[in-house]
Amino acid sequence: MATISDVAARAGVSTATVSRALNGKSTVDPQLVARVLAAAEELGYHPNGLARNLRRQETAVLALVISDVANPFFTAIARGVEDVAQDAGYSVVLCNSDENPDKERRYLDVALQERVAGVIISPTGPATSVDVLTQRGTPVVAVDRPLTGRSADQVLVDTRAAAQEATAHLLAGGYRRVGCVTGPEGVRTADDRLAGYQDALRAAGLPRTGRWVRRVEYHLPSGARAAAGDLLALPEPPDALLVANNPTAIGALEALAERGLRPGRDVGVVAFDDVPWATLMDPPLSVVTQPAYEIGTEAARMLLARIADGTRRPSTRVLAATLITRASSRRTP
Amino acid sequence: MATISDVAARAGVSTATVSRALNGKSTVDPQLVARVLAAAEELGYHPNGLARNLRRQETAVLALVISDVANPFFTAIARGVEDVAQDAGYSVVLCNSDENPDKERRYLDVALQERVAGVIISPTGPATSVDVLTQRGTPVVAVDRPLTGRSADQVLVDTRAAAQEATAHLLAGGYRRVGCVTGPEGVRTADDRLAGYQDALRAAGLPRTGRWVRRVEYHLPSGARAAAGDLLALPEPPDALLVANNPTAIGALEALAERGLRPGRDVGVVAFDDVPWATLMDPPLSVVTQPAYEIGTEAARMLLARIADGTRRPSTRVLAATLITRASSRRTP
DNA sequence: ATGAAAGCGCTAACAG
DNA sequence: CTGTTAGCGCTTTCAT
Repeated sequence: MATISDVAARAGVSTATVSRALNGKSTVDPQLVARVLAAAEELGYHPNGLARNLRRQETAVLALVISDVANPFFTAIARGVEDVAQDAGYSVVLCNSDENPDKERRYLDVALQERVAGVIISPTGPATSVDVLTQRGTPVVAVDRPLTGRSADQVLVDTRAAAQEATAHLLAGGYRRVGCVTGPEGVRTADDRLAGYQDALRAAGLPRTGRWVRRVEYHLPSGARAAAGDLLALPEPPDALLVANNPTAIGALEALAERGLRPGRDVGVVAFDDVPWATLMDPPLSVVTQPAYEIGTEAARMLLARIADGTRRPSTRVLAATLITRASSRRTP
Repeated sequence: MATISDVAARAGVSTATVSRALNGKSTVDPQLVARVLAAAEELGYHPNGLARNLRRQETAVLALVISDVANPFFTAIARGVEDVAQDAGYSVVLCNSDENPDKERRYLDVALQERVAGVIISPTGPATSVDVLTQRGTPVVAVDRPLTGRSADQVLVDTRAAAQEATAHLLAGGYRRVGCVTGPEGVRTADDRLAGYQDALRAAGLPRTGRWVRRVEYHLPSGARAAAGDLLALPEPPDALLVANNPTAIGALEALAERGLRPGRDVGVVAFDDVPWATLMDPPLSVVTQPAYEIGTEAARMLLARIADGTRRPSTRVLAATLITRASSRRTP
């Protein structure tokens, strides 16, 4: 592979001049610039990013570590991050931690070793290993889930309020035994959505028994399917369900279908995260929609700001979620 | 940030010894190893991957360039790639070209500059810029879509046959005016699925008029929605639709819903790519399912093999797709 | 405006 | 078994 000295030799100049010409730095004789450009072209020269970054002690790549590539919520965030990063001349590499702290740790190590300029992460849990980054001074911003106990840049969503609203909506629709399928303990969104659910029960003067509450893995429908089935097999089963994210909603809906139960008419359902196919279901699915794309753009902007100025105070941005009611949460379809 | 010489100084040895101790290379006195490890630990030392890679002239990261992160088919491939890569000690970074040749080109440039060990790509089209990679000797394997005119490693799916089978199935079910919504010209899967559709028409002795054929963008439902609406507004509209991928299927189904048309009963529908929610729709969606995860694992294995041995002959692996019939392609729901 | 030379942090000969 | 030394390819003073 052609190196900078090959180009220099061919253009009959020094490597310093090639470097300057190629980077548009300082003033170089236009004639030389032309010669350098020609030589580079002829040789099919591609600068070695490793060497450049090593020398410059910086990289123009951001790492985005998300907990589930298959979840549309996270891919929407990814597109937001990407759009902002691209405009600022950064590339973003996506890493899929799969809700697995070990994988997360591995990717953060890689990010550190490759000296990325910054990372945006949805921490798998409180046992996250982001500290290796912050200790070394790599800028980090958390999305979706906070970095508990650390002061850090974050972009979150007020999903507790949204969960309360959704639950209240079910209650208002005449459902009396509202259940909740949420994510693992320690995952903040799972805990918050459960808390919001309980807030609504309390506000309605209902007992906050945990009878109709189940915790499952966030990233696969199968657990939620089993849990929902479990709930529905109870002597006194719930007549409505608040489900905490999209993959688990699929599982819960499968459980209903298995038993010939119709969302809305038989069991009210509201799930977190809107998806294009929510309206294609039978009946259309009521959802709490989060501004995923904006989470991404906002997080990227925050990260770039911190990269530019490491001394700025950590800030937390909390966005709102919106309840969209469709037939799955109405008794009369 | 602590460097290898800091560690060396602290352990009272040379940098070479530190390097050897940390990499488990050659034989180092166990006592020294212990001292080095301790020093590294105390300093919170993380090797600089840039320097290491620059020196070694190799990187343990693979790039996966997919054309649409929001499409479950591609994320399933990603998980396949990741699982195999991880086992072999490689990390994989995901790049989203968004069906956009410019973005694709930018990411391939980055991959080249960062000297990744290899790349797996679903080319946006025939005008792909993968040649910059192959010219420089970076191993590449194509997935989903072939690298036309080049001999390269590839993992493809025989979707033409599958499209024919799906169309024949619709015809056999009594649908007479089968239409087709496919992707852009030049995208091989789009062309192949259209060809398979036409194969079936011909086999049935039907005229292969293009009247009921529409080409749309692959990655957004909106175009397909408009196109399907267009088709359905024809004086003699199609009574069935073969839709070439998942995002476009969403659009097509939206168009039907808009018009109060019921899949199956009013318009037969078969779409490419199975998704967890296909069975939750009303009625359940008939699909052609592709072995996406296996595409990923197979591609990763091929790439690793080529990285290990650059001289091996390019090979093409073609996997089969399977038709799964559900109610959306049956007249009587 | 251009070139010579140093050095980013690491690994791999080569000696000893 | 360990240390010395020479770069990997690039950018950036410092001279000229």
